[in-house]
Amino acid sequence: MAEERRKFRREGEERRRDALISAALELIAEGGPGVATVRAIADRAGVTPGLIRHYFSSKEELTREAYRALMERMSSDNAAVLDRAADPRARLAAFVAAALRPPVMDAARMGLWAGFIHQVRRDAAMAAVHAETYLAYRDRLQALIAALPGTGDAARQRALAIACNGVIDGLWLEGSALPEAFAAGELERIGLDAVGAILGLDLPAPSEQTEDRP
Amino acid sequence: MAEERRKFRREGEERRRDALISAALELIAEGGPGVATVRAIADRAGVTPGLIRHYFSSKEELTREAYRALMERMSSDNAAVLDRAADPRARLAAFVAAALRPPVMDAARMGLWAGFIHQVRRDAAMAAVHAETYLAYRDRLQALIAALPGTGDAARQRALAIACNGVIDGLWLEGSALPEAFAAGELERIGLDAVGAILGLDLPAPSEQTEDRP
DNA sequence: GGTGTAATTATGCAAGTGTATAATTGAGGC
DNA sequence: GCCTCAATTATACACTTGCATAATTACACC
Repeated sequence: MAEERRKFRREGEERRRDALISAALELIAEGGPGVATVRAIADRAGVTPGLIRHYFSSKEELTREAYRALMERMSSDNAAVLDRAADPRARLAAFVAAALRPPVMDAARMGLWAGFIHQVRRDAAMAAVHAETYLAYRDRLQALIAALPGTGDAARQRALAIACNGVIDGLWLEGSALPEAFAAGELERIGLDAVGAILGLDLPAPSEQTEDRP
Repeated sequence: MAEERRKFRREGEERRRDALISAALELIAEGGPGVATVRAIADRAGVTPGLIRHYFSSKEELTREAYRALMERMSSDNAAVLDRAADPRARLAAFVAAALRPPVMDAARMGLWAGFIHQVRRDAAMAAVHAETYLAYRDRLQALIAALPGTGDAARQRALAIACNGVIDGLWLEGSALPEAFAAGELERIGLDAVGAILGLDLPAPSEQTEDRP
């Protein structure tokens, strides 16, 4: 008997696009851009490779959209963290802590970031998204700092925001790249202390509640 | 007339291996692992692709050796920075500043780092080199901190070293990824101030002398 | 100056890449 | 139930990749 043609279900455009984007992000996170081939992506999304070119004009465009989706998701997750506290110090502490625990501090998230870097450097559209996202993150941090007493003028607040952002990013990097080198919660504590030292105040450890999506 | 066979010069094994390794590192830095094909590497090194398999058992092994060479070079460059000052505070300041100016803080260096990450995650040998290099760097930083007055016991010094390492790595990352977002020397000043705040002391700005190799 | 031999190049190949195009088939409207 | 048409699959193609192997050639040694 001849191998029969594969069965399939028709889906809405948005669902299929989302599935393909998610599949691409998963693969890049796990193995880098090299393993995110059209065949692997289609396989992970449960379709055949031809469908990619039905919903995206090229694989490159799929990647570009995946990056954009990733940045948007990270931004909104990050903004949501701030809603969980009212006191300025507690809000800042939640902001710092969220970056230093899963799912943000995570090997896969870092793999995603690293996997995109070179493409971001060649593609002007992706570079713009990158700069925009980064600066928005830092602006949010700067606003948190400005809400604290005794943080000086705007120029000083900018410098403080850059420094705190550095602490957050650096510890995120270390914890994501070498998780076994740190005890559970260690980097979170260190990050809160360091940011506190830079700003000249004590930051309370936020609750254990972790960032998650519905 | 038929195209004649390419002329060549015989070279010592070490020179050829070095040339191939350098070529691989350049290409990975510029465009990521995807552009570092055997043909591109051989071209950059001024030889033909077959030679790679004459000096390395596979392209993967060339990449592995390239990573090892990179890590060794970074370690020795880093250690050399410390010889330029005697006073503990000046030594620490030099350590921090060196990481936050070229050629360490540089888009190509970051591209190199990002380009290797996924391969480091799959390859146990590369992962070991990575962990070893990172911990050596941090131990060096911790030793610098321990030489300062009032930095507590070993556990506290460890936490301080992790925090300072975070500042350095994070600012390095931001400056390398988005150089146009910062003024010249800005991150260096911010880094020195932040490390100083974490350690509770003032760090003098080191001389403008930059790290370079002969 | 020949001669051996190891370094280097040239050629070929199977597997994998993204993409174009044609062939099918699921599902809603009548 | 049938028809229509877009969603989906299947197939094919040109190109690139890493690697194996055979053919050359530079250069040390006598």
